[in-house]
Amino acid sequence: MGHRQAWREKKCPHRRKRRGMRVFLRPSLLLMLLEGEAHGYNLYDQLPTYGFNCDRLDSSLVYRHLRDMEDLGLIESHWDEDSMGPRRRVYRILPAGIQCLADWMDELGDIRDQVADLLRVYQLQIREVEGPGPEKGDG
Amino acid sequence: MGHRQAWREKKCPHRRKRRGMRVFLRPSLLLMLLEGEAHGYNLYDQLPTYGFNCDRLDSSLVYRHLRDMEDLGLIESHWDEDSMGPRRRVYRILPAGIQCLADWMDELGDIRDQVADLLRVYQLQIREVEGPGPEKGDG
DNA sequence: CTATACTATTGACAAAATGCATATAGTTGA
DNA sequence: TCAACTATATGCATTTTGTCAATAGTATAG
Repeated sequence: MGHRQAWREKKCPHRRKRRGMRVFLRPSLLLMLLEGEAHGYNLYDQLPTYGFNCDRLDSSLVYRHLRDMEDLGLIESHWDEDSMGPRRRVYRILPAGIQCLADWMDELGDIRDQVADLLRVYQLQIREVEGPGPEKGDG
Repeated sequence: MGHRQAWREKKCPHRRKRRGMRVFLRPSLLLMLLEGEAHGYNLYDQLPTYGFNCDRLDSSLVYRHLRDMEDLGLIESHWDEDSMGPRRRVYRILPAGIQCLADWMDELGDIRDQVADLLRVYQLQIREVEGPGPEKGDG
């Protein structure tokens, strides 16, 4: 339970709060809904299998994105009264959501290429900076 | 070439304003500085070669990120009085910045993998959703 | 019955990042 | 002088995210 602020202790001045992955949250949610209906908590639970670290991601974020996407007409929801425990809002992807997901995946392809370029340039540069020789301090 | 602009014209309600490329702005700037000293406007000019679309990116963002990174001790700057025109603030990467860049590149590797996974899952799923065969009127 | 924990969703407010406009200023050309 | 281009910086509104807390049903321990 106390895992929520563990990263605060680490002294990474340049990594203020660690943003980033959020860009992929909506595509991931939509992709999960493409596989089948699900409710928010369920989707939140599955996020780690999509590369997210839930230690850094409050579940309220997931619910918010779901409501927003519903407002945009990408997904729809209904209450599942049959299940036990608190009521679940079950989401289903809509045709507009499928189209939107396609667009996002297109962009994700560009992003992957851009990241690959960055990594490539970095690998080339870092060798020049750190010196051409294989001699480096003890590992 | 122009496959990713014209977003303003298209009515994409789900794409309100920005995209996530900002996540890569700091790593890109740091990487450019790894190649050598440069001033803000210069770096801003080079962004397209790093996959950024400057139509969507105000130069003030670049200056702001540079100042922030200087505050963090990742880079340092000095005024170049010798150059023509308005004064330039020339930036240079510092050891802390090189270390930080290494960390970010590490994360970028993870991001690349995550994006690749997303694209892979999508490709598998979309076939099921759109039908297994090219010939299928209804299901 | 009460306290606690877990599931599940929502809302409020603060903090951070960004968009957009604008201020300042030197240089060049008309 | 005016306009255009280079160059940097700031202010304000908007958008997005972080963090907390509220609400609620079920199950379990005491």
